[in-house]
Amino acid sequence: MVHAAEVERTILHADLDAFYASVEQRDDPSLRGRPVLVGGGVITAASYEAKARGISTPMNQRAALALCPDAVVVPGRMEAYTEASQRVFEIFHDTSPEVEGISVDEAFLDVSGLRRIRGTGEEIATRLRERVRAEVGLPISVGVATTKFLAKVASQEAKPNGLCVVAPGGELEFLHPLPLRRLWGVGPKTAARLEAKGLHVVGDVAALDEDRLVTLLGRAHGHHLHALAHNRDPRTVETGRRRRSVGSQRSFPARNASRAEAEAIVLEVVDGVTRRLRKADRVGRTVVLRLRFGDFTPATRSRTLIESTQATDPVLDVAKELLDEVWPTVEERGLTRVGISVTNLGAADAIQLALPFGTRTNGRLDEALDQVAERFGADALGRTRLLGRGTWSVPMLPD
DNA sequence: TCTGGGGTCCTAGGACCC
DNA sequence: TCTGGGGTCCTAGGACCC
Repeated sequence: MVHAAEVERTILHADLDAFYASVEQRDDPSLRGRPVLVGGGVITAASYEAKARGISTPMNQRAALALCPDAVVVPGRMEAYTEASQRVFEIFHDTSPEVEGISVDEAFLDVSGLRRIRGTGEEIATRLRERVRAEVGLPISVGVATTKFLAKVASQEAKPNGLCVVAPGGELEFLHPLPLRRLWGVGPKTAARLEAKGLHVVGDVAALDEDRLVTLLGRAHGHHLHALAHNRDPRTVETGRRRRSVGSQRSFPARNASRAEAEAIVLEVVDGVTRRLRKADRVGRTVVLRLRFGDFTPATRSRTLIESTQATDPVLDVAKELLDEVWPTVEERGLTRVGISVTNLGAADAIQLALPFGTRTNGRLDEALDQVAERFGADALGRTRLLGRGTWSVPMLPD
């Protein structure tokens, strides 16, 4: 018997280069070869010509133009990017049945089972890049390796517009000389902590005792990085991933937004978010108010509803309550950003009823079930399942 | 680096249940 | 009435990713 872990996999990580800026250069030939900045006020994407001049994102437009005065600034065209993304993903799905989208411009493809009909990982990746170039007109980099993590590292190495294949057996030789930041999950904070201990490349982390790493970074993070540094990554390419939250936020140009401005934004984003929930046929149970104070420190306030919803009004009511509650703090500290997100998502075709937190089942289970019967009718009791403690789920009968 | 807007996952304490 | 271990859910914050 062969265990899954023993089967060698071939994973592709495909990543469009400077996606938004490349779409602009594709659609306007006068932009090709020139530094292009997408955005306004704040730059959200930059072409490779601009990145070579030291521009990163997000960056203030004024600062970016100071670095690169001959750059062309263009406003974003989301519809064009969405359309390009869809066409690229069609090619992904045409390449392998196992595609896991990470964002608009990035995906993992498992091509392990395709060797006999479509060739090696390298051959498949080469054809994929040619097709994206020919059919959508965009440059794309692809990494090929035996794990998701390493495929992603390889695609970063391949950029811009390249292919990087890590041969089985050569993984650690490839990985260990790379800087720490290439480890997926090492950002500025973690890198600073590790560098303070004299660690600079992935090999330094690999040489470290796992327990030391756990002490340094916490349980999950420590184990995770130790495994990645040894190229141990059992994660598979998951085709059926569902979004776990839907949200929207806005920043205020001025450092101190008024209550009226905050409420106007809350109204607008609640409308947009619930509209997206309805369109996706999903319901959510927890409303999170996201804020950033005047000193740019972020904060959240959240409340979990009794019943999941996708309707505007219940979400808006809770958002306003949360805004009320946090407002005294805002008056002290100022406000530079506000938004909401809805989490605890479920499918809209099941009714989920959560009993108020703290409801004791001891002696009150009957009461809880009475609530279910009252809301959904006596026949609903037969369809009631206990999910977590205090949460009953009543699937609707098909009509 | 005077800092967008969309997300993900983890941690930790309090409250509560069995 | 007291004690206790194992576990879930809620809330808030933090780090990270594109």
